[in-house]
Amino acid sequence: MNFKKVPLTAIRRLSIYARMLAGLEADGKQQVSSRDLGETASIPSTQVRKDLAYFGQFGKRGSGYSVKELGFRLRKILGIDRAWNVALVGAGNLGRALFSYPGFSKQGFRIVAVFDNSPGKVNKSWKGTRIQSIKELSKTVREKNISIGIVAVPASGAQEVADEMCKAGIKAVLNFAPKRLKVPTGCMQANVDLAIELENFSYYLSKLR
Amino acid sequence: MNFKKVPLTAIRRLSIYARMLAGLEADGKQQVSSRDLGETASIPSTQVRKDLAYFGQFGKRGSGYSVKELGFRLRKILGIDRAWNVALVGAGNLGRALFSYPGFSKQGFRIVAVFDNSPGKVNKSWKGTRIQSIKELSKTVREKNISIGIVAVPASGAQEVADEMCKAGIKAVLNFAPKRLKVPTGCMQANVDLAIELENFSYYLSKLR
DNA sequence: ATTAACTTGTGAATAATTTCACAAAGTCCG
DNA sequence: CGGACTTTGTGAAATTATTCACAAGTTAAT
Ligand SMILES: NC(=O)c1ccc[n+]([C@@H]2O[C@H](COP(=O)([O-])OP(=O)(O)OC[C@H]3O[C@@H](n4cnc5c(N)ncnc54)[C@H](O)[C@@H]3O)[C@@H](O)[C@H]2O)c1
Ligand SMILES: NC(=O)c1ccc[n+]([C@@H]2O[C@H](COP(=O)([O-])OP(=O)(O)OC[C@H]3O[C@@H](n4cnc5c(N)ncnc54)[C@H](O)[C@@H]3O)[C@@H](O)[C@H]2O)c1
Repeated sequence: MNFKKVPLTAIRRLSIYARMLAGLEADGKQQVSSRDLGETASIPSTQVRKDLAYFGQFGKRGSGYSVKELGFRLRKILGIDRAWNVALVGAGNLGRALFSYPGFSKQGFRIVAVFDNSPGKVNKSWKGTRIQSIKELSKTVREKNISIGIVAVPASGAQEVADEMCKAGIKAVLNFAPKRLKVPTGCMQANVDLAIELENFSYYLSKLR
Repeated sequence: MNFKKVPLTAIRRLSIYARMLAGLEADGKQQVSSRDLGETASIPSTQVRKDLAYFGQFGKRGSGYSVKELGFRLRKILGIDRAWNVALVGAGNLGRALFSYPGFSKQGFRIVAVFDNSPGKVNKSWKGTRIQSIKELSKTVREKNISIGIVAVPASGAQEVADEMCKAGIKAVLNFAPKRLKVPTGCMQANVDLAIELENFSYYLSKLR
């Protein structure tokens, strides 16, 4: 096993492998090689093996990896062998789409509370989930053991919401607002920033002509 | 100027600087230092300067960068000094949120066509935009000079849609389906993969206890 | 005019990550 | 069994990206 620090990027690829394995398992496949695992995502087999080697020796020379065994191990490593409770703040267009998306809970990420600060939204219900006032965040985070927060409010309110989340004990913030947030150490942050993706496109598109 | 290849990551940071500059300009600020520019995004000033140096010398020693001038130059570099036409495929929950989001067109990315393959959706209208059959994609891409495509269909149909897009002449595909796509060389791809973000969280969360 | 304080731009050093190369082990088949 | 083929795991090398260190230009105050 490789005891060096695990590259940040390796963890993200582990998610890709895990998803791939779930598909293979559903198809009844028993064995898979590092080449097959990386193929559809264009990840070289040697990268796949390096990534896995950070966590152990899961394969068998000559035949590859057991789909079932490796899937199990990866889910364990990624911490998705259990459910995680998620708070959504911002009951707008995006929040609604995220809330009603069944993919999350299927993966074990359950949006167990929704918050907003607009009087027009608070106390309305979405499929039986009451939209709570942002003031109730702290209490609810503790009560429902919420560790992940999703920020789906306009940029102007995003930092404030993230601050509240971290103060309430949320340890990981997924931010959709087009704004970089500051979070205290001990709190993780990830940004889904469509402007960056699109501008990355336009940069390269501009160079084509 | 630095003629070495521009790191992929530098381009993404350029977007962050450009957004920051837009804010500063709106606030009436005239000058900004590399330190200020990176600060809110926790990017070291030396990284900011390196990133900018790939494209020229925009600053003035002692006083920093002109907000207006640098903003202009970055928008030019990023290709956002013009509008880009975007096709959205998948008129579901997510597609609807994306379509109705005013932030895109404000940034110059205009969703000028929406496609779906469900008879229940095709020929319905969203705010005056007719949802077209996916069969019309190729024609419309040519007619409306569309260079960017957004995939917002279930994973099962995502590859097929991406294939259509690339065949139709779309050069950049932004994929929201939880599935890695294969695109031909000459076509760019970016993935917004919430499962990866969340599983990245759960990996680190699991290690906390 | 001099000094102190800033700030940029950039080569060099460092760090992080990916790719290569290959030994060792397992499989398959006649 | 023996030989051809497959596949893993892993140091070493190569590549890519970040950070350091500092010369050189700029500003501002007295
Ligand atoms: N809709 C999209 O497709 C899309 C795409 C990319 C990014 N985003 C970003 O996601 C965020 C949400 O977008 P949206 O389209 O859902 O916006 P929206 O305006 O539809 O909804 C925002 C919601 O947040 C609530 N809110 C505002 N400030 C709040 C606060 N301080 N505390 C609690 N609630 C607050 C509002 O009441 C509203 O219900 C925005 O930052 C937007 O830029 C959205
Ligand atoms: N909704 C979310 O918040 C969310 C979050 C993360 C990821 N996603 C992903 O985004 C994608 C869309 O999600 P959604 O919630 O909007 O799903 P949805 O089921 O609401 O909508 C999907 C739409 O795509 C259409 N469609 C299906 N196959 C098609 C094809 N081959 N060609 C054209 N149109 C086709 C369907 O008719 C439907 O209108 C999915 O891949 C989903 O996993 C969604």
